[in-house]
Formats: sequence, structure tokens, C-alpha cells
Amino acid sequence: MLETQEQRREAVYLALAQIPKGKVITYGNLAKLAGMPNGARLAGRLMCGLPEGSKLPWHRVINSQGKLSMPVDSDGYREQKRRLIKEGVEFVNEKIKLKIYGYNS
DNA sequence: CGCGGGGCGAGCT
DNA sequence: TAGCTCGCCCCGC
Repeated sequence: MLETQEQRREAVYLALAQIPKGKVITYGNLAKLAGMPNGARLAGRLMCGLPEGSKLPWHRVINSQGKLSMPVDSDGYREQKRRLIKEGVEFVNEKIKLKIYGYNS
């Protein structure tokens, strides 16, 4: 199970697809849900390579520090933050309150 | 086949 | 809280 990268990719996508609107999940947790206890970095890599038109809520994926894992001066950062705020997620000093918005299965 | 680096994470100082 | 180190896994050179 989860032998090929395609299977792992699917697993991560499926896990990501079940994150409800208004919630966020960490890379590590996402990988975990996908059946990869130590695939946090892989999850991050997959986010990088996500297709533009993908309906997946990639913006709900952040790092364990409750922050967006990319340069604050990048467009991607602003885009992700904008989408999250639009879903009702609060930011405090560029950080998200995982305690409240964190997703847990 | 080793090496360095990355949208990570946990632990220590 | 900020920085650093170390472990994991995947990729490109």
C-alpha cells in the first residue's frame, strides 16, 4: 500500500479533500491522515506541484507552527492567506490559531 | 552513489 | 519566543 508515488499522491489528495471549510491542517497531520506518519515534507512537496485548476483546498494546509510555509512577500502567501480569511480563519501576527481552527480526525 | 536542500516536525537550550 | 540540531523522505546534481 502506498508503494508508488501516484498512490501516495492520491492518498494525500483524499485526506486533503476531507478538510472542512474554515479549518486548517498541518503538513504532518495531513501526511498522517494519508497513511504516512513521516511524510510531512512529501506533503509539502505535493502542494508545490498541485495543478492550478485543482479543486483541492491546498490553502488549508499550513505548518505545525500555525503559519503559512512560504515567503511572506510571495504572491502565494497572500493568496493563501486571503482564501483562509475568506473562509473565516483568523490570523494573529501572521499566525493561525490551530487551537481553534486546527482539524483533527 | 554521495551531497545539499526543501512550503516539515519534534526536542533542547 | 527564537535559534539550532537531528531525523525523515524525496529530488536534482
